[in-house]
Amino acid sequence: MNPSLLDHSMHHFPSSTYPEDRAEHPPSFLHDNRYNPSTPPTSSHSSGGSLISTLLQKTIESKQTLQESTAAYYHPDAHISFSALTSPSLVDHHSSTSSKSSSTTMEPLSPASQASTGASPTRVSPNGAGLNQDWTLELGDRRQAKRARVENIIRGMAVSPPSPSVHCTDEGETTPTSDLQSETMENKQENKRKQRVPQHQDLLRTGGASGKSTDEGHNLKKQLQTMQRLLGQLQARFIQVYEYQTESEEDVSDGTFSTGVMEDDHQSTWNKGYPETEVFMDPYSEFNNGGPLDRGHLGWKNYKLTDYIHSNPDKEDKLLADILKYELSRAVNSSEGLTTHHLKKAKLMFFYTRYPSSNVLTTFFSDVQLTRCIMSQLIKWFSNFREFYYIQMEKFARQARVDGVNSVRDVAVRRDSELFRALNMHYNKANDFQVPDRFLEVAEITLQEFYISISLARDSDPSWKKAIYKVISKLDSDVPAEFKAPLTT
DNA sequence: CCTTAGCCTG
DNA sequence: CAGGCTAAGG
Repeated sequence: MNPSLLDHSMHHFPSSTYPEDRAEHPPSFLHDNRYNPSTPPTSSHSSGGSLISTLLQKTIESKQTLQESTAAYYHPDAHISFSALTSPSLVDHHSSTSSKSSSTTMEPLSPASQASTGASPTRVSPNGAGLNQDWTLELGDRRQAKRARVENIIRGMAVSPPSPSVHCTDEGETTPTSDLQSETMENKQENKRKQRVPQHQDLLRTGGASGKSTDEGHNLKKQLQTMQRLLGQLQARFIQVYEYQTESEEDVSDGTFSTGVMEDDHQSTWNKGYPETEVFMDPYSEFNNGGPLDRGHLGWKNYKLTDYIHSNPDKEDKLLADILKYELSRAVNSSEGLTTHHLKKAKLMFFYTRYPSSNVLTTFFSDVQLTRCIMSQLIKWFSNFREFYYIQMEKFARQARVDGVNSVRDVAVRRDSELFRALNMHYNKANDFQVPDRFLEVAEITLQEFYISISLARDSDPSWKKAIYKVISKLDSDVPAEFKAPLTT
């Protein structure tokens, strides 16, 4: 080892073996040592389940209806496979998790928040029940046949998942119904960390029938909710189609009704493959906001849809399949999980904290359902952030030595440093965030620590980084309160 | 027993 | 970045 180097380093940087010493005689650039928030026990989040009973209730109704009309086509227990096959993995999930290019400019973290997207949306129309009755009675054989075909579509989708990238089909935080009939047993105290972190994908294997663990129960319930929504969509569609059929002199005069316009990517997806002039309304919005789906709510857009179906009967199945795909996709992509915006936010938070405690994550990501799965994902994110961070540090530290830097005093990190450029590119790609000076300081300390350790040949020890980690973990800052503002997009 | 950090891999 | 896996800690 290099004695002179050792001298230098020992002068300014106490051995990492005694990281606490750093506080005693801190380098000039070490302003303060924030206390290190010790990791608290994982907080188990639980949200009310008032919605569940409604969901289950309606699901049961829907199923009954379904069974009645499909009895001639399927076994009585067809509904089991119906739900069992509906693994979330069949969802046409955003294949854009990796498409970082799409996500670009980040709003400079507007402190002012408009509407929180956090609250789990209650998508069920309270009028759903009444909705079921009429059309069920009115449906003729053809309707039954079509419904049967739809089931086939669903089956097909289940068998060949369009894009099985659903990761966190997390627990519903509510009723672990092992049976549909056992409805609302308000035991929200289930969250006794009994469930393993869902690695999922094994929903198909569980058969969906005999879920033993509460975990499976939750997953099933989640599926149930999704399917319930899908049923609602299908019902809405059928009403449109068949009512138009039955009463040919539909009053399409009420063309003013138009729910939310579908957004960007959804729009294109939705219209893909169909006449350009066709503008389909979001069935989701319609179902939820439109109250009872009476004729008055069937605007001209729907008329065009039914018209299209009639003129292209052979494509109806495809259309319905697309509807289902769209619904599943949007259901999964809805505010239920972490979004790319959350990721950006997390990265920016990394400029302040490399080792965020659980409650920091809880408070700064309060707009998402902090299930264990989500929490694990967040933790994993920061773990990945750290990994990249330290890899860069080691790389540049070694490079510094190669470059002939022979004193730790010459090891610095400034905004024009290559190292900073790399880090900024990673955590602040849009470069629209002012990286705090403190991060520069921490980065410099980290780089120096690596430089010292490598210079002292400590890297021969397999766990030589541990000491560095310990030092750096004490340098976390408080995350500005602005980050608490829920994401608005 | 469950969670998490870290490492490695794709 | 997510998954899988291991070791470590409550």
